Amino acid sequence: MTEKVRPRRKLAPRKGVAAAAAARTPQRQARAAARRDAILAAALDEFSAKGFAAARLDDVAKRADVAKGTIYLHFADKESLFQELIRVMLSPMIGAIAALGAGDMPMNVLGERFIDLFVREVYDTRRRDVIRLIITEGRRFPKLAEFYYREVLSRLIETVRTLLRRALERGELADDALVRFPQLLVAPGIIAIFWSGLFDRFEPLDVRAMMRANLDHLFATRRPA
Amino acid sequence: MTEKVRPRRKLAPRKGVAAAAAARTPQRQARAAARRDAILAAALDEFSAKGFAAARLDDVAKRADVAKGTIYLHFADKESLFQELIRVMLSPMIGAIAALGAGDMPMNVLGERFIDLFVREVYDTRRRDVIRLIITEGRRFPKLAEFYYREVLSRLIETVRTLLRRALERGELADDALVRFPQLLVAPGIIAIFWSGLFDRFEPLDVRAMMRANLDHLFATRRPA
DNA sequence: TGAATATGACTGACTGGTCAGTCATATTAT
DNA sequence: ATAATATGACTGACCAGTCAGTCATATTCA
Repeated sequence: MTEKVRPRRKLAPRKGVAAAAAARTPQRQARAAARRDAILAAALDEFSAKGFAAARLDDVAKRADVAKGTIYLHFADKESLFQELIRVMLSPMIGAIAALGAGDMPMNVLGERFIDLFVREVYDTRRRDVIRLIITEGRRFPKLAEFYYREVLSRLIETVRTLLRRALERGELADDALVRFPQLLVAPGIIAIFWSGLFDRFEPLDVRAMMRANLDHLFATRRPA
Repeated sequence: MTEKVRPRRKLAPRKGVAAAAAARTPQRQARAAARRDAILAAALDEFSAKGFAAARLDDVAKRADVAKGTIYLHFADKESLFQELIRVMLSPMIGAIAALGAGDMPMNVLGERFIDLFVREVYDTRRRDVIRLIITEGRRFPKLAEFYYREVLSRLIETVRTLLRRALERGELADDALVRFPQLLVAPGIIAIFWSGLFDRFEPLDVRAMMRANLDHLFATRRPA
């Protein structure tokens, strides 16, 4: 009987998510939305700095300049806040991914575009912290991992695969390695995200340069000696 | 309040001979060491499963079949236990890295060796969890990150760089990209470690195959089209 | 030899601080 | 006025860390 202790919660506090259902006034609506955003921004700061478990909602509230109770007007609990944060930060990317599949440029140009997109839209952005959070906390939030895989990763991978298959047929690729492992394209980017948080003080790393070096080799048209 | 008299230790009994040498009998010593190991093993399980902050020392004790107080006979506090765990798991690698620089085989062979070493000594091992822990918790334990960088990473990087420079001079490499970014060699391995914990249930990933595909391209001798 | 004594590894109930989540009260927009 | 919002003091579960006490083993001495 190594059972976990029963959680508290005597009644389902069905608020959180749908605080907008009632308020129709522009005034209130705007104010509420602003607060929600402030809370999300503060949450990102706190979760990024301390990790999910060690982050304190009192600190989130303080940072958002809001009372702790207010958080519970917008989010059901700490976990919902965390998951919502990830969702909100990533949803803009979902649409952007589709747009990526449209172009029809040669590989070397597309590669450059890809690096630029990654650095500008992720690495130099708060989304870098979001990616970090998904990877570091994802194991304990299977729902979150699934959401990320379904809504972002799988789509991104499928899009990239399509582009790569086209390139392969055009003879711009030496083999199907990248079609089988599109992960190789972003791998250096992900590594750089973690490196920057851990070892930059000892040995800084130039993401762009590393990603470019990687791409140059991945797109080489000759097999190894 | 019942006044319990403490009859312990009335007078120094001066045993003579080796009183100061302490009663570190082989018997007791062995037993204590076994306990320590059990605690470390349990700690690895718990920290891996829940992360540092959410892991409970009561659970570590239960899993190690030891009372909670016993943990504190071997480690100063939760953080020390964590850091010691990492140290103990990684120290065997410190020596192994030096041995790696000895060989003088051609790149393609060395590459295969590298993959094999990584998969056998890290990926298929509890060390995979240790690497994961360092990367996920490292930010909050700067001391740990520094230890890992100084004792493991920097040495590994330097060793690999030496081998790569040699290969470059031998004309086995197209450019100095790998010398500048040796991280590119392990990047797929690290990615696989995280992928396996997050997305394997949706789309499994063959580490060996991915690392090999990566190496094939990194060691290509011709520049891109 | 073995009874008496000493040792320190081990135990687990307990303490004190922490923090997620609640709710009675106060504030604000309509 | 009054419904919608916001507040922050409060509750109680939780857990790292403590320490008085136990017991198996080692040592001493008759």
